[in-house]
Amino acid sequence: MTSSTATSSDVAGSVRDRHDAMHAEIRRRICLLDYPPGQRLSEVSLAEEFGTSRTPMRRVLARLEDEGLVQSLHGVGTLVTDADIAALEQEYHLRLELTELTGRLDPVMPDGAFITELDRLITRGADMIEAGTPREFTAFDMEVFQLLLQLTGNLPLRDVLERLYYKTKRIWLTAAIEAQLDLHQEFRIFHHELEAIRIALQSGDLDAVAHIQRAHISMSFQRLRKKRD
Amino acid sequence: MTSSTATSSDVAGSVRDRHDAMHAEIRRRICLLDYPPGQRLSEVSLAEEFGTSRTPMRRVLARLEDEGLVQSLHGVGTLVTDADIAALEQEYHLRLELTELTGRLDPVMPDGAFITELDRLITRGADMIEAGTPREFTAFDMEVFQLLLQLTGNLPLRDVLERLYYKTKRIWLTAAIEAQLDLHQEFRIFHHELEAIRIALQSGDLDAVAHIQRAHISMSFQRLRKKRD
DNA sequence: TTTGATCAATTTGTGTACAACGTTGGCGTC
DNA sequence: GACGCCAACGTTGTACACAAATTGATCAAA
Repeated sequence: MTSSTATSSDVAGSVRDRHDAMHAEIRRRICLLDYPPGQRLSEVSLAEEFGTSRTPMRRVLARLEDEGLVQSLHGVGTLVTDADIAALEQEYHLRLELTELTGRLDPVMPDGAFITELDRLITRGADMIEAGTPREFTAFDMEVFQLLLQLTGNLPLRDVLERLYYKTKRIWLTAAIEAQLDLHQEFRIFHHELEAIRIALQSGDLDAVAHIQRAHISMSFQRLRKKRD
Repeated sequence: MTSSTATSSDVAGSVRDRHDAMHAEIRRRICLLDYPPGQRLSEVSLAEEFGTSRTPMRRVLARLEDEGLVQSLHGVGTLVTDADIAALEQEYHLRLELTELTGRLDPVMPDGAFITELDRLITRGADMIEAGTPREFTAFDMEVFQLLLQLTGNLPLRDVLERLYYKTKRIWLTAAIEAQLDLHQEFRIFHHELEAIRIALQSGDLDAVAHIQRAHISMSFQRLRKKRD
C-alpha cells in the first residue's frame, strides 16, 4: 500500500513508515466514505486501533488537517471536513491544469510491468461495470490514479496532484450520490477513458494521455454540475 | 493550508494562530538563511523562545518537515534540509507553470491599496539596489511574492506556490552566493521586472503579469545554472 | 599510532496526566 | 410550557517524564 515511499536514506525510516501507513489508511477511509463528511474521529480510538498512543496519532491527524481532510476543534472533536462547493470548484480547475502538466513535466515512459498492471485494472474495471458498488468503484479509481501518477517523474507535481485528488474525489462522490448521478454510466465512461489511455500509451504519447485524463476530469465535473441544477 | 487560512468561525482560532505564527517565523528564518541548510534546530530552545513546550513546537516542526524545509532524525536532531539539485530543478519547472496559471485561474483585479503597496515596494527596491544586503534583498523578495500572490483568487494554487517558493528560494540563494552570482545585477533585473509588472497591471492584463513573472523566474534559474558551469 | 569497543551525553519519539474548552442534559424559575 | 443557568462530561491542547537512538569522546589493546 505504501509501496513507493522511497524514504531516501536508510532503515531509520521505519518510524516514519508507520506514520505514513496510518496516514494512508485513514485517508483511504475518508475517501471511501467509511468516514463520511461530518464524521467525528476519536484520537484515542484510532490510537488504540493502530496499537499506539495519542501522540503519534495526533501527528497523523495534524497532517490530515494540513491537507484539508479533517478539522480539529478544541473541546469538540476531530471532524471530517464537509463539502465546500466554492473550494471544490477551485480545486477542480487546478487539478485540470496540473493533470495536463503530467504530460509535459518529466514524462516517464512506462515499462512492461506498468502496461501489465494497467491491463489488469482495465479488465477488473470491465467486470465491475455491472456488479460494482460505489465503494468498489472508488477503490478502483484510487488504484488507477496511483498508477497513472507514475507517468510523471516530477515529484512535487505528484504530491500536489495526490493531495488534490483525495480532497476532491470524496466530495465529488458524496455530491454524485446525493444528486443521484447514474454511477453505472460513470463506470462505463471511465472504462472508455482507460481504453483510450491504453491506446495513447501504445503510441508512446504521454501528452495525449494527460489530455485524455484532463478531458475526462472536466467532463465528470460538468456532468455533476449539470445534475445539481 | 498555510497562513491566510481564514480561520472560518470565531476566536477559537487563537490557538491555531499561535501555531501559524511560529511556523511562519521559523520558515522565514530558514528562507533568510538565519538557519542555513544543515543547521541543527533544537526543539527545546525554540519552544522556550516562543514561550511554550516541546509538544506544540514539535507540531510546527512536523509541518515544516512535511513541507520539506527540515528533516527530523531520531537521536540526531532536526536539520534544515540541504540543496538537492535534481529536486530543485523539478520544483522550478513546476513553479514556472503554476506561476503562469495565476493569470488564468481566478485572476483578481487589484484594488487601489494593492497598487499603493506595490509602488511602495518598488520605491524600497530602488533604494536597495546599491546599498542592500543579500538578506534585505531576500526579505524584500518575500514581501513582493506575498503581494503578487494575491493576484489569483485560487486558494489551493496559492498554497502550492507558497510552498514551492519557500522550498526553492533559499536553495537558489545559497547556490547564488556560492557561485558568486552578481547579486546587485540580480537586484536591478528584479527592479525592472517590478516596473514591467506595474505597467501590465495598469493595462489590467493579469495574464501578462503572470507571464512576466514566469519569464523572470526562468531567466533567474538559467543565470544560476550557467554560472555553476 | 591506529583501531576498536564501551559509555556518557544529547536528541527525537512515545506515553500519560492534567488544563482548556465546548457541548449537552437536567434543573429551576418565570 | 418555555427559557435560562449550571454542572458534569467528553474532546482537543499542553506539559512533562521516560524510552529509543545516534553521536562523540575516552580508553585500552594491538
